[in-house]
Amino acid sequence: MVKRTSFEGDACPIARSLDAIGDWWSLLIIREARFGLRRFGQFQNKLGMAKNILSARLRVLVDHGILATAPASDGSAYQEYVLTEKGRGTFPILVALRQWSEEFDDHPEEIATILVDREKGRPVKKLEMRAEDGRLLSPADTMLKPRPAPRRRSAAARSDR
Amino acid sequence: MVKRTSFEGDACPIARSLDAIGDWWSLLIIREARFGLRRFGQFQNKLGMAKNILSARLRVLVDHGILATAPASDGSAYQEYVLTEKGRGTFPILVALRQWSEEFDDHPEEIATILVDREKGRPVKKLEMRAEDGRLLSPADTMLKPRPAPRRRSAAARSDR
DNA sequence: GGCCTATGGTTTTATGATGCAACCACACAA
DNA sequence: TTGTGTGGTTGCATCATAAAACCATAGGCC
Repeated sequence: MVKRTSFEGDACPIARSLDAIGDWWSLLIIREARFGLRRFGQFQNKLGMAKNILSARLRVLVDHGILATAPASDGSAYQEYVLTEKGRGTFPILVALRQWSEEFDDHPEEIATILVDREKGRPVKKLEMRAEDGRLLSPADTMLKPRPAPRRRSAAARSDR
Repeated sequence: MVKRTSFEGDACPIARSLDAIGDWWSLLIIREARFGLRRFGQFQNKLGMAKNILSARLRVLVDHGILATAPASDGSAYQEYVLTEKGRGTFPILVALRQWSEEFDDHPEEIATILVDREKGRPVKKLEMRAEDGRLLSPADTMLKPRPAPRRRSAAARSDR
């Protein structure tokens, strides 16, 4: 099969997320949904993407439990697409992407918006990774550990990362 | 043209990062590079991807300044691919993806590894977003502000997010 | 040197995904 | 009833991806 090599069975959590939202449009749709867009036409308008692939993406996102369809709020018999808890949980991913762009983009002056603390109106700090006890961790302070086997079932399978 | 709609000119920082690393393989290549892989064959072996597209991806990543080619360390006249500072800067993105998977995946028991604090061996906390003054921020505590115009040049252009 | 194998790719070819335009279905208003 | 706007689906041309074959170079061995 020449298939798009799904990472669904992969043991690596990064591959698994990419399987759900690792394509060109999904994260942008989620971004707009975070801004309150709900209707097919709103997404299509804002993102300027082809309607058929928007349709396909929405369906996949609903299948993955990232969006849910609601029976329309304004009376009209159409659907609305709203973020689920899982969908809202992508927020740190979006922030990480944004901050990476802000820090390393070759033309940061072209970036139109900055993410600020609503109360003070000041830019937020870079995402921080901390240990359980609160110590700030750098990448080098971390490592990967094999998952403690979930009780029996000899975990010999794919030892992928 | 039917082209892959590049987001390069877009004003949204998320779209801009997706333009560089938003495809199926790039982040996985970066992940492996973080683990110390450097050679073409190592990537090909570990990721099991077709050699031609590995070749293409590596080239794009080098073009974007995420990887750099080094003239081989073991004598052989081949190249090695090492992460640049920009490449290492993707770490929070990888962590965010990993944590999203850990939290929302339908089959979290299939995830093989956990990210731990090297010193204590305990799982790291979820990524935290803080204000300049150190307050912990939830998504709702943040908002987007238009970028303060970088001195002259009437910023009327694409007011995309 | 001649032969084998490993490494690091490029080329070829088939198929899936994307983008655009056209079309259909439904609701609502004039 | 005709029009108009919304919410999609269908067809088709083009692009990207995947798999395998092919090529080039280097090193080991005789």
